[in-house]
Amino acid sequence: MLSKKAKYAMLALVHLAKHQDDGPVLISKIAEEEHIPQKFLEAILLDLKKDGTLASKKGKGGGYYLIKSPDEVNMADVMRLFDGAIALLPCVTYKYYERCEECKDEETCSIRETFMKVRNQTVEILKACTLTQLMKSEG
Amino acid sequence: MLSKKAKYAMLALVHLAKHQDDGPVLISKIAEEEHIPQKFLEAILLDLKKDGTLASKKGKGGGYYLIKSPDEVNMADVMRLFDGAIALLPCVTYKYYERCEECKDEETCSIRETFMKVRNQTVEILKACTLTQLMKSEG
DNA sequence: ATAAACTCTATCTACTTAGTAGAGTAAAGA
DNA sequence: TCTTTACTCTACTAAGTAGATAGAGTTTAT
Repeated sequence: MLSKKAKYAMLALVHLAKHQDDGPVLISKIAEEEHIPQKFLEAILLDLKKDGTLASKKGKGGGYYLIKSPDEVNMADVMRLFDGAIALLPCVTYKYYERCEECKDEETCSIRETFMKVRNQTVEILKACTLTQLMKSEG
Repeated sequence: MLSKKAKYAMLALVHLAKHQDDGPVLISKIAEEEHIPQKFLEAILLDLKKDGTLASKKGKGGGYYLIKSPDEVNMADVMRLFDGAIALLPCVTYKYYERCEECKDEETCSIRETFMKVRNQTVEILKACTLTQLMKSEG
């Protein structure tokens, strides 16, 4: 399952993408409209800032805004940022690779191939899901 | 990520499928050969028995054995049994459906469609991965 | 100066995962 | 029938994570 963090991040990003021309958006505004606990959202937006997806302005008239192009921001990256690996087995991940301790021989591991397929398909779908796409499909 | 339980279950099932003609297999034998903690494996096999996939015989000459045909047993069902829903969002699961509390309107939820696709693809791949397939690919 | 708004550190509760311990029950075979 | 083998059941525990909340600190516009 996707964590709440990742899900809230996605909703917040869509919100910010939609208001990209309105200047900085208040955390409180996003929290209210997207039904996200504000304090929790603060931490999430901070992570997205450190990641280079968002920027912020302090003080009056401040808030958060998108600094990447909406078609550069995809759900695979967001999920990796908050939930770590997308793959279902540590031995088929790209960025978070770990050998399975109980695995006799990785080359002949019976289930590995299937979970490799699952990962590839999932990443493909999530990569294609950019903020641009999300804005379109929401109308 | 797949839980250890689900992963161990899959490995144990492949083991049992391979030895289907040898009569009951000891828990201790499976535990040793597949590198699974024995006590942990006991609980797993019991779950698979309650589920109707395995049966067991007590006493001398006892052990566990497969009672379903190897091509009836697929990894989607195993994963659901041990880890619950396959989908990444509660609102796109079939068996474990739950509305997302923060969701304004499910029909226009921006990310829902993508995660529906991910689920469908994943289930398709995992359904196709039966014990028969696994035995073949392992050679 | 002061109010607005983001930033940082610390803390908390409930839940889940992975695993262990040990007593109980059933069946086979001498 | 006694003993050994082997599955079954209940309870427990340690460690980690998710999903927050509280409050003080810092920066900036006016």
